[in-house]
Amino acid sequence: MQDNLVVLYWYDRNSRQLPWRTAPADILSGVKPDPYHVWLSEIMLQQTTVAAVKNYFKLFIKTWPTLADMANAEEEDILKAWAGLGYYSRARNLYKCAKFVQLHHNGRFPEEEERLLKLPGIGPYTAAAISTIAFGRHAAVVDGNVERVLSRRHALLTELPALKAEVKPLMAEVTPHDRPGDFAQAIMDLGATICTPKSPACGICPWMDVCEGRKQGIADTLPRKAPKKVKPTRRGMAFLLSDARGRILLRKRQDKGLLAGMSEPITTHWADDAAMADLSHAPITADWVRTPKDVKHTFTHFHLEMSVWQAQAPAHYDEPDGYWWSAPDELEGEALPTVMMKALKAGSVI
DNA sequence: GAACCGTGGTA
DNA sequence: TTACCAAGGTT
Repeated sequence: MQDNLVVLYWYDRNSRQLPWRTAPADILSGVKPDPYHVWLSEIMLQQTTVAAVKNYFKLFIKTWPTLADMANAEEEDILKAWAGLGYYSRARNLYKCAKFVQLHHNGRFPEEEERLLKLPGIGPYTAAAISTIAFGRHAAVVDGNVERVLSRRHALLTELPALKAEVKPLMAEVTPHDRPGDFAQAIMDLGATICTPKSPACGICPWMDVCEGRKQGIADTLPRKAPKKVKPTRRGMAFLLSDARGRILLRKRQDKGLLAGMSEPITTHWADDAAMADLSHAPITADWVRTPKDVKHTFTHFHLEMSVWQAQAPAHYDEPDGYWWSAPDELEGEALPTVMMKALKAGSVI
């Protein structure tokens, strides 16, 4: 039996049931995956675990059953539904992509990798994944799992990210022309469950006999990567201003950069040397009370420590343009990123 | 190529 | 507690 088919048959026996996945038995009997589901799941799964994605995927499918439904939605509702999942540019590109495909592709995703690559939020990995998983086209899908599995399989010593270019042709070569989509998912499942970053279960791997990394005893050291840089710690303050009814004043963040387009209570700029207790930064003069616990949160490239302050607005206070009051039972439905939810929880508002 | 862009689970 | 890591894309 060919090496690659060993992995495909392993997948046939061990495929996980996932809300967006068409089971191998169904693929074999001719069932076609829904490209909308494949696309949505692949966007959500970018740098995000299966466990974190599951419920978001179900909610999105329930709220917007078709691509047309999503294209006709309001961006604000997409951001609200995405809140907590992270990498928020994905949500905005998701919406742009839905509208673009609806308008320029008659509501149907293109099947070819090169055309998918032109769509917002779809890069080399996702284009290949959609083309092969949704449409059965032959494509070399290279994600972090594939890089890890193949770098071990061939004992590749090249460091990431240069390794990716080396893995791509190897993946193209090993991917079968029959069921290429299932093969891609098989390698990714293998990477997620057996060929794991730490302590890989080489003893039960379908590729144990052909793995050069295992033969050389270096499998668990691959793929090689440059050492990570130390994350700086930035600091700031959050101000939970409430009205007489206990509603919290919110606003929308800027259009670009960190947490772009998401909602937040009033916050200061976050900087390395920022103060944690300088009330000259407060939006209004009031009896600000600091919550007992600061918020600690880690983003992709820095740590954040934020003090949280609470006060009630004076009776005559009018909210500035672009700001709005959100009642306690409405806050869960706002487009609030996790770090902002932490601030609200620190103030016992949620 | 490298910086930027979230979050939750895990060891 | 801290650091690593996950089905990457954009600039």
